[in-house]
Amino acid sequence: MLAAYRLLAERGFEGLRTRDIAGAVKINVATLHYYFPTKEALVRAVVGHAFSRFRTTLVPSGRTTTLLKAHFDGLRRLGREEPELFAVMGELALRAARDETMAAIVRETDQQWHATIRGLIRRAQQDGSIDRDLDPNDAAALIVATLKGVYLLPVEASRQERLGQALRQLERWLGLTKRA
Amino acid sequence: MLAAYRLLAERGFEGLRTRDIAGAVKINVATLHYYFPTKEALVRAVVGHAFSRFRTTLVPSGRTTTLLKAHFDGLRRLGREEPELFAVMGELALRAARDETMAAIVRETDQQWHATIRGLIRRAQQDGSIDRDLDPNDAAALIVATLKGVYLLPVEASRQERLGQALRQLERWLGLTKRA
Amino acid sequence: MLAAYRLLAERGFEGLRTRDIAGAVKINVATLHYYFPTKEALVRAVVGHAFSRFRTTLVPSGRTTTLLKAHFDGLRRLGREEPELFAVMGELALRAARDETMAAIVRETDQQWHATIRGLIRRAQQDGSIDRDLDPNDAAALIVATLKGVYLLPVEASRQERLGQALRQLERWLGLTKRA
Amino acid sequence: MLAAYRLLAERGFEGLRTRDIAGAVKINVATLHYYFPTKEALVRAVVGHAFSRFRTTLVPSGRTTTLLKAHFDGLRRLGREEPELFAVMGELALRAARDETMAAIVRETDQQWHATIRGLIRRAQQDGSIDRDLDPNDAAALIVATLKGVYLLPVEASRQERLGQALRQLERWLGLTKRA
DNA sequence: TATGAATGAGCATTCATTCAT
DNA sequence: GATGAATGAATGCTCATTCAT
Repeated sequence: MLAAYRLLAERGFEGLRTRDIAGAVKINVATLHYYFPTKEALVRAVVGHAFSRFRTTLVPSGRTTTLLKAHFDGLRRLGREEPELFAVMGELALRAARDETMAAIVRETDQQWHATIRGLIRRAQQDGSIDRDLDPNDAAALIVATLKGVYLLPVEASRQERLGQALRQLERWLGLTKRA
Repeated sequence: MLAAYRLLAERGFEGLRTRDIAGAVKINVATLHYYFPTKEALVRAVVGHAFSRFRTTLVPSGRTTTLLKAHFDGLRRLGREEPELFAVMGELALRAARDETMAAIVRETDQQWHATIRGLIRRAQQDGSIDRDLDPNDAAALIVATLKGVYLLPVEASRQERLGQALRQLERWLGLTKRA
Repeated sequence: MLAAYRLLAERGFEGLRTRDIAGAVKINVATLHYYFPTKEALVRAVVGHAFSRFRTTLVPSGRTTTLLKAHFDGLRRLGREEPELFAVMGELALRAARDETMAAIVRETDQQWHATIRGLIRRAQQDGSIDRDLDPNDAAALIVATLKGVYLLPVEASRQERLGQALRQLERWLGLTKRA
Repeated sequence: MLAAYRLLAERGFEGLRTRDIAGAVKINVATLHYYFPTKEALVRAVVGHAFSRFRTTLVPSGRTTTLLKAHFDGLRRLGREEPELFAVMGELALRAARDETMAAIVRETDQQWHATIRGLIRRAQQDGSIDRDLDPNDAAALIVATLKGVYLLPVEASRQERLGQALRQLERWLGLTKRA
């Protein structure tokens, strides 16, 4: 039940109730347990969905040197269209601190994200659109950290504004904007 | 009871039990309620402690142009010596999405953090240690986002490594390292 | 659960425990809460039962001039066969002093009782079995007060005796006995 | 602490808290327990006070044939000036059903009340102000029941009105009013 | 497959009582 | 005498899970 996904985004692990999940799709709690023997199993499914959903956005789907920028744009759009995804990801990232299973998944996704961005930077360096002196590893680490800070820990009101500022500066430093 | 603080760091809001908190300091639950009439009151006290503890680290305590670097170093040390603080801050940041009271506090701290860093950047620009073309606002937004991503959403194992990479790159771009 | 009804009669509001109620019918407390979301809801149901049970006895079921006497006899029987009903009614009457909702219900039942008796007196006056000089309103007020004093505030041991005396005198004054 | 008396009248046994009692006289709960080792002991003291207060009003303080009427008037005044007394008496009368100690006290007071009224009737019969055919025992039982119904189980709003009606009818039947 | 009903374990909170000072 | 602090035993209520149908 991916309604659990929505409720997890809305209320967090604290506040996630099987009865509410069942109620959201108008089935009995017992029926929910028929498909997911335990709450944890349901959460596992939700986690799987969230991460696969997230990883999908990581694959560089554009085609030229602006691939890195395209990645940022993709995230921006995702933040607009699927805000629950980030809410869930934040929830999972935090839980990773207490749950080794979760930690493993988060770690893996993190590395994948890092690798993706590092690859994009390298390609950009090859075709000259990004300074060759930049260490792809370090830059990727910074970018991932920034994106996590920006998307996974929203500060509501100022969110859009700060988000814009942060990404703008990032693109500027990377030389992805005309101004650079 | 600031043992609640430790337990919040360790288990999150999900999993924070008054009985455990009382047990941690070997007092009766009723005694806990003698000091904090309700769990929420206790949490409020914990939140107050966490934020005041955090804000303390924001004040630029150094004296010259390396102030910004000093800030980073301060956080690094804090992350080493008081990891619970960041765990709690992450928990609170996430809860802010669902709790307006919390959101207000988080927002305020966020702005204070932003203002502090912006100020540090401006001073550094005045004495020439940072490029005058840099927009202090945008750069501060990026820095705060990065720090949040790095400290509030740890990725355990790779934490130290990634953290190092991200901060190194940040300092490099800001021209805070010899190499720049 | 109308076992709550029995326990309310037995122990009063003070001493009415959900666990005991559940235990009385050998179900889990959670099961009790499955049917009655809150203790208050359960009490409401009990109150409803008690009052409907009580009102049933108010309707004049006989047919001639001895209707009023029939009413007294009915109460006498009820006091013998369903003593809990009066215990509960007493409890509710007392609670009415502190609970406006309860007060409204008690007030209404009271008025209904008064009206019933007043009607019976009037009919008896029409067919001449009761003195026409008697004010139906005042007499009804006295009768209701007496019945409440007799049935709702029992004095255990002497109960039957005193009850008998009081009712006998009432009937005598009303001219419902041969002797009159 | 006779503040317990007031609180018992106000909130009933259900809702009577030692902390509130102590708070009402601005002393510590522990201090309350210094004087009354247990809540029950305190209640006993309250009961003693209430009954002695009540019995005081039973003694015929007038002097001639209108003694019985004087008794009614006394109660009327008491109901106006000390409504808590009746609230407490009601509470105690109800508790008597569950507490043998209380039952004994209530029973005794009841008998004393009955005896007082019976005596008043007899005297009135001797000086001819009340019909000699009236059975003093039965009449006393009726009167006590009525007074209990009227004073111990108030029906708020209509209280004064119904109370007046009931007492008026009682006096009329007894021949205590001119009209008779 | 689906569900109404049931339950054990637990949770925050309350309350009379105790105790050291 | 008086009190702040402490506590055991409840108390109403919740929740994931189970079970008979």
